[in-house]
Amino acid sequence: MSIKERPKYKQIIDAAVEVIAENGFHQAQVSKIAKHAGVADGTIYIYFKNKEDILISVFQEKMGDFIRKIRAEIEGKPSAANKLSALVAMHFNQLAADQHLAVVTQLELRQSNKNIRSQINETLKDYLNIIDGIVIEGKAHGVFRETLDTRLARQMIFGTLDETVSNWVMNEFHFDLTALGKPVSELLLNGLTR
Amino acid sequence: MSIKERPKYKQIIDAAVEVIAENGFHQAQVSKIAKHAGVADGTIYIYFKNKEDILISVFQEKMGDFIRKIRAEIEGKPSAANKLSALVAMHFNQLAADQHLAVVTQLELRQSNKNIRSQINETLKDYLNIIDGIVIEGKAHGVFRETLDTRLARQMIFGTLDETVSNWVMNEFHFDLTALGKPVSELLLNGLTR
Amino acid sequence: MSIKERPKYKQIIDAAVEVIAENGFHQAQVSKIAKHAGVADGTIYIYFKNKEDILISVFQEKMGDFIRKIRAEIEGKPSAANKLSALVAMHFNQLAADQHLAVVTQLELRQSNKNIRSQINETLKDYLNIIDGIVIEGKAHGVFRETLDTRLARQMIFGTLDETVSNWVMNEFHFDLTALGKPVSELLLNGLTR
Amino acid sequence: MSIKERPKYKQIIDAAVEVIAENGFHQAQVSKIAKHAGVADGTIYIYFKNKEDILISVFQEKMGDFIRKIRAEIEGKPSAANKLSALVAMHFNQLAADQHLAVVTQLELRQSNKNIRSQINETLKDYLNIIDGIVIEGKAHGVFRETLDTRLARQMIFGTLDETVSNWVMNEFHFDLTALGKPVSELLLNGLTR
DNA sequence: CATGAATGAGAGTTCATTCAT
DNA sequence: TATGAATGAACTCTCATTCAT
Repeated sequence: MSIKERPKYKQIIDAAVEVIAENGFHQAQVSKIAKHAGVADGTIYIYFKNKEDILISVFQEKMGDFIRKIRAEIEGKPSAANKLSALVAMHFNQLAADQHLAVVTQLELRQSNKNIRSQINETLKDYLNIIDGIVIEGKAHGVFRETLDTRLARQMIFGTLDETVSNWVMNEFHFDLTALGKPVSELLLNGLTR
Repeated sequence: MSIKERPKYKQIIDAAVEVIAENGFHQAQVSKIAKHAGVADGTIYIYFKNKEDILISVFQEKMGDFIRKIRAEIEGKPSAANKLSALVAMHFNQLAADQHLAVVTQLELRQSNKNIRSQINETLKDYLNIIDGIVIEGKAHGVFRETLDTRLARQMIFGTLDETVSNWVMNEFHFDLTALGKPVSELLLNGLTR
Repeated sequence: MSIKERPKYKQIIDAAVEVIAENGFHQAQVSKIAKHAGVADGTIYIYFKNKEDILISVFQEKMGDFIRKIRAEIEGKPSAANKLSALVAMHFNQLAADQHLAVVTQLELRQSNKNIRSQINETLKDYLNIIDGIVIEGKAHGVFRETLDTRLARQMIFGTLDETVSNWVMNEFHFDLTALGKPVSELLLNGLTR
Repeated sequence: MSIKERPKYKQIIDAAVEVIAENGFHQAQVSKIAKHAGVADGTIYIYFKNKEDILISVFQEKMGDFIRKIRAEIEGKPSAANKLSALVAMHFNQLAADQHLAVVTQLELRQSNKNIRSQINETLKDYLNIIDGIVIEGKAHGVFRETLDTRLARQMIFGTLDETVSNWVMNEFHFDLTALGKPVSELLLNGLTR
């Protein structure tokens, strides 16, 4: 059995998310994560190379799920517009359903150093590629303007979603993120369609 | 003469920007900033309460300039659309003209702890208010859709700009940020106008 | 096994006494104590909350022994006068037998800050209570004058002992402290008895 | 005019006593004393060699007065017993009349380093000599026991007074120190007389 | 004489990582 | 595999003292 499939691997990942969400990035010591996961400090180092590796793995594991679900959802959608709406909805819904994860990815993990963040960006590329795919498809099928620069469009889409979720987290969840799916989709589509 | 007007105050602020840009947030020790500014370590503490205070002041001073220039530029513009275009152009141009500052505000200062970031967000509000003002004016004058949610529109605008600059910084300035002013303005206006 | 029973706990306490005695309170750095104890700097902080905690613990541990031995010695003595003589003798003998400890308690630890000294005074109360007990017993059994104010008597007894030991330490041990047991007892008893 | 007679000299001495009494020894920075005395930091160093010199001078100046008054008071007294009673009364009365001074000499100045304290002890010798004189006179005139060891007697007298005042200070002046003059004199005389 | 801005040495504490058991 | 005691490098901040004005 691969090390990533053994129960303690996931225990540690989940403990890391909770500890970071509850204590903040700078107060998430390895020993605290270990205690939360119910293992000894040293055990962490059987499953992870070092602390950076835990944080990167947290993002990869959670982002993997996140992307998988979005991909599954948009797969059968008939048009780029439908796909974009589905992506926006899933983006908001998934984070609304797991506030701890939202805090960790939107606020805490961004306090990490260059190295971790560059690994995180690497992982994020899969998601940005999905967005790019939708934009390209939209342009090809004549739904979006042909003159649209794909990268700019993607930056607008991702930037808007990310800024919205960050606002929601920093406002301590005091508004209904899920409800924003529809208006944000419409706003973005308005900017993209011909 | 107020302490903020004495020459060493600005020397230290500028030294901090350079040291952080060149070494990264976590490698920007007070002693390094002092040496770069040409003062003794202890002198730092005549001008700043502590290290946090330096970092917050860096953001406030630089953001103050940033906002002042944008405000001056958009003041006379005839329509909300013109104002938005000017804001986008100024946002990109100012950061393109000072890559150190761009690195510090887009990457490094975001690694700071909760307290510093909440002070930074406070400072940022002035800028978000300018954007809100443009959106409200646009809606009032019938240039933007009346149904537009101001907060969502602001999130789209700021999110797009921020994501674009971050991309530029993380790509190590390998594309021409200034040149993106026009297409980004158009993209955003397309999403906002009726 | 409780942390106070593990060998390194006592090693560090003893190292602290020696380092303070040899270098003085203000030159007793944590790293010096650690090196003297044969442990790493960080190990100190497994056993003690901070530097203050080391100093307070030094006093408590050593004073604990000090008091325990005196209590055992005077327990079986038939009269308050005998008890007082035994206490004086033990007080002098114990400190004469451990000059390092005498320096630390009489001179160095008194340079500590308010917080440490108030903790030290707390610990000292056990000893003052023993003295009070002897005075009370002496008055009850008609050996000491009934009109004696217990607190004043205790202040005379403890003040005399403390001043004598301090003199001995400050004269760099150039007279025989043990030999003073008898005359000091007699002097005090002369002042207390009817 | 000698430097010690110029007004700022005494201003600084008095400021030091107040600052130490109110803030504690470790919080009595030179700059705080300067501000309290209404002079610039640098001015301190015109009147005193360094910080140690201030502290030693505080003790010398105040102790000088203290001793002068006691000496004047006991001069005319007919017997050693009267002299001792007068000394005890004056010791308590003077400190009771100046709580700041009491705090500084009994608690705060004792936190100073070896060097300062050895200078303080030097100054104190004048006072101990007065006590010795009384003891010697008492023995010569047959009022005190001839077998009395002068040094021990002095240690008992000074130790008792010092411990009593320290208790008073540490109990935050909650009992009437002046009232203790009579019982303490009697207690001591009881121990000394034949 | 007086000022006060500037200096710079010095130490307590944290925590990721290791390794003997 | 799992443990957890032990390690030790690294950095902010204070404050007595100086000296140009």
